[in-house]
Amino acid sequence: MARAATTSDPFNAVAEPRRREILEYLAASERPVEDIVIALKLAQPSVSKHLRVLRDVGLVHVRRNGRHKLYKTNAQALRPLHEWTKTFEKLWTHQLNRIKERAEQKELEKMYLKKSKGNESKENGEKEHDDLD
Amino acid sequence: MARAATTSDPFNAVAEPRRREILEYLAASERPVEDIVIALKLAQPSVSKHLRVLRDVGLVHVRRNGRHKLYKTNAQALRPLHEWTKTFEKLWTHQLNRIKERAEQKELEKMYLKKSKGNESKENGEKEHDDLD
DNA sequence: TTGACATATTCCCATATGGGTATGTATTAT
DNA sequence: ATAATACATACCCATATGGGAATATGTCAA
Repeated sequence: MARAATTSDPFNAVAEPRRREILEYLAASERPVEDIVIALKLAQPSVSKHLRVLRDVGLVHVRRNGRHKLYKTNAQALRPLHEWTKTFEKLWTHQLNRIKERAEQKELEKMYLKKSKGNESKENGEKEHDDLD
Repeated sequence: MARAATTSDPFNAVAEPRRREILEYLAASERPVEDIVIALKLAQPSVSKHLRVLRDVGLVHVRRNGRHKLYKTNAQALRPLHEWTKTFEKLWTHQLNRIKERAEQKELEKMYLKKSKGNESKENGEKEHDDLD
């Protein structure tokens, strides 16, 4: 297969850096395609294609104004993303706390043990972590 | 070109549904690859490849334990994503307010005007919006 | 109607995947 | 050392893009 269609969900839609830029640009106020082309220095067809994707997932709204089409980001469509990441919020504060604790513990070790040479690299009865293969 | 390498940033990494599931699964506690394979019903090579991507962007940490490798999600790497979506938070509350206001206004119209037949579909001196082509 | 202007689509092409299968590598058990 | 276990990679293949160029579509002006 390959990756799921970009059109299907906001996660895929914002995976593209340019599309994130477009969303940021259109967050302030509605703008015609032309403005995006100029502001982000992209080719017009490119912008149109990105806008198409963003529209399909509801991340932008369009309104016709004469020959122009005014786009603006529909922030609400980003809420699922925000909520999802929020799920991990407490997790990362926990992890930060553990790091803090570990740092404090090391601090204590330094202060009280003053010198322990054979550290044996065992911190929890477990072996090393991260970056191994 | 095509899309930027998935390996480059967390936005791309979480664009994959399976990878999000893996992150969710590994949020609670560290688990060996095998468990992920079983829990998410994916082929082992598939899981390894997804984990590889997640590792490259720092979304998971690994630790070797005997023949197993214990993975766990590193929530901190999700903060950029959370922060980015947060940028739009006020925007969507604004939009919600506007919707609310509009609803209230309609409510008023219903109550006071009681009956206006030729609504002319003009709400703001502007034309229609959304879903046009 | 014809022409200019603003966007959207279509084509073609190079590249990044993701899945499946087979194979390589590390680590423990016998 | 050899086999088994647990992962990681390499390969091959089908598909989803994204960019660039050319073309189609829609709207307003003369």
